[in-house]
Amino acid sequence: MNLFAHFQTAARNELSVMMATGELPPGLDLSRVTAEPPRDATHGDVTTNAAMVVAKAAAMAPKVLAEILAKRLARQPDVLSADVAGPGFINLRLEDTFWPKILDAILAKGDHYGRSELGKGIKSNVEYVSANPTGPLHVGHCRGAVFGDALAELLKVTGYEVSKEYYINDAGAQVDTVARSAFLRYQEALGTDIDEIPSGLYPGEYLIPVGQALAAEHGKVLLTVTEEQWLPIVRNKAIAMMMDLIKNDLASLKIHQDVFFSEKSLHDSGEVRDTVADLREHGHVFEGRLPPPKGELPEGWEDREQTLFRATEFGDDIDRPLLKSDGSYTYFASDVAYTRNKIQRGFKELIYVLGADHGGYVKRLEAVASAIAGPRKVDVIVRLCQLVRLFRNGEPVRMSKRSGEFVTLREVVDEVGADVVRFMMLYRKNEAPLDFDFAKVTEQSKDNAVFYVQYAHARVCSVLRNGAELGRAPVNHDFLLLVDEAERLVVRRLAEYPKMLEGAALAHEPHRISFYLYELASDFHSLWNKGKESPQLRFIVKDDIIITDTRLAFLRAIRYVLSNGLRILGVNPVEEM
RNA sequence: GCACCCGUAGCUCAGAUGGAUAGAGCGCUGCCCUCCGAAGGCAGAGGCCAGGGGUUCGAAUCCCUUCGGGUGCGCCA
Repeated sequence: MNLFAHFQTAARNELSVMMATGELPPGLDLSRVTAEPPRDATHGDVTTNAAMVVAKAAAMAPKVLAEILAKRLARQPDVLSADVAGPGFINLRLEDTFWPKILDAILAKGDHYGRSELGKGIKSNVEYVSANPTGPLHVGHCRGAVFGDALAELLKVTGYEVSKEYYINDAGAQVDTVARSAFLRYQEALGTDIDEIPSGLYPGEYLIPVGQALAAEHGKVLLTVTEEQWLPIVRNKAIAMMMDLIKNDLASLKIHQDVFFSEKSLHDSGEVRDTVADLREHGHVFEGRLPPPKGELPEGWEDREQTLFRATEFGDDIDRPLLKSDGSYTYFASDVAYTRNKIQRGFKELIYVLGADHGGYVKRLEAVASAIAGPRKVDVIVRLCQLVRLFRNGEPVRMSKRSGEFVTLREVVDEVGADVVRFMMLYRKNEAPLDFDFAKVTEQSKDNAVFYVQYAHARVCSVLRNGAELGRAPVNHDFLLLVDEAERLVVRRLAEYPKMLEGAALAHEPHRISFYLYELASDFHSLWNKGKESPQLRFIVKDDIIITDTRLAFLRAIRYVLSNGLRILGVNPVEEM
């Protein structure tokens, strides 16, 4: 039960009735009417802006309308009182008998508490990571990987039908370079002294096993054929092994995507060709010249006519080339084909999780989707993740990509654990830069948000264990006994959970879950410590069976919310620290 | 030159799609364990929401503009 959704509907219904009876003019826009938790708990339990947002169109003073509406809302079930405050807020105070219903609902729904049908089964495609298959993932990939994964999970629990996808760039020049690099490792495996890896090729040792595998499979045969002949063989092997490497890296972060989509397959199937033909048919393609970029001219710029997608017609800054000067398709062309493929598979929402350095892509992705989708409506949602700055005891960790000395994703996960990495990557808004300090994230103190939330969960579990040892079980309970303000604060927080999830899903901001969990943990720790001063507030109260059982049931509800939230983030809730 | 992102307490950051007196953590000051896990909690100090205009009942939030920081800008992927 989402009480805010409930009272939002109630307020809208009352306004509709008033329109029907002529108390209000007909046809008022009620879409901006909301019901929310009040900023200040002393204001009540639920607050609505209903009177303020329709007052103008109704030609009434907000406070006057608020008074009338408040009287009507006060008659709603579970409402104790409805007061007008400030410029026209209506603050609802709920009956004491209402809160037990929330807790009962949480216990009844358990692992499913918070789920909703918000997405109405809309098919949503979430593409993330999509790193080139040229080597293992490094820390830079971490954030987008975790963000995309958590976002996908969030959308799932809020009623979207989600496909998690990875686009493999296995068609361009880069994978040929990987193949040539692997070929050297192949020669090396056969005993040739390869000396240093020439610049321009990948020096990484992760290609050594590829060379060995090729040697084992093909012996010396590949040495006797032309590059034209060995390249595809070596390339296929290298890509397959790099993808295995990458999938293992992702698995270490508990990421398992549904679809790994090959760019090459789009060429092989003719979809790239067909896509360009489609665009041409709809008049979105033309032969023309691009103006040179302002500022510094790129190396080797030559003004020439080329085949362009009319992206500017769809809001992009510049038209985009589909063919290279040698007549082959650009990366962009296969990207368009992939978009078309997604739309043909029925996705209504295309979500892209990209690094912040890809900010320039947003407009073209939107342009492509609207050109391909035509009258069908497809939403393009791009989320950019800012970079992660690594620190070790406050000192920045230096990385140089040129020398191949980058910190891999695997190293980070192995050192601090997947749960810590996942939580920390989500403890910032995606477009804000993030500092990741190896020392801090493993610290066992409240400075460390992961720990703080986990600690709350562990404490809950601890009391539940103690209760069980005493032979108590949260079966017979009377939630009306939970009257202390600290308890009510926690209950209210639990009640906010479904609304928070919906808001996070609509805004595509999984970090809201982390912050919510931190707040819930804080409310809980606070309640816990209150039990130190007032023994009657402890969860287990000797000689009072009913209050003990009630609080154990309460703890169970808290535990569900903590663990449900953590699970969406992909963090395992721990029972003991 | 153009486009996008960011600018909130000394520091690191939230701010639920425009709501009431802008919130946390760190740091600082002072408190709380015979007792369910003190690996915690309570209280205090700390703000021109970068600056300036605008929109309206109401702006950190939306629009314009200036300043400051980041990213990107044909035939690479």
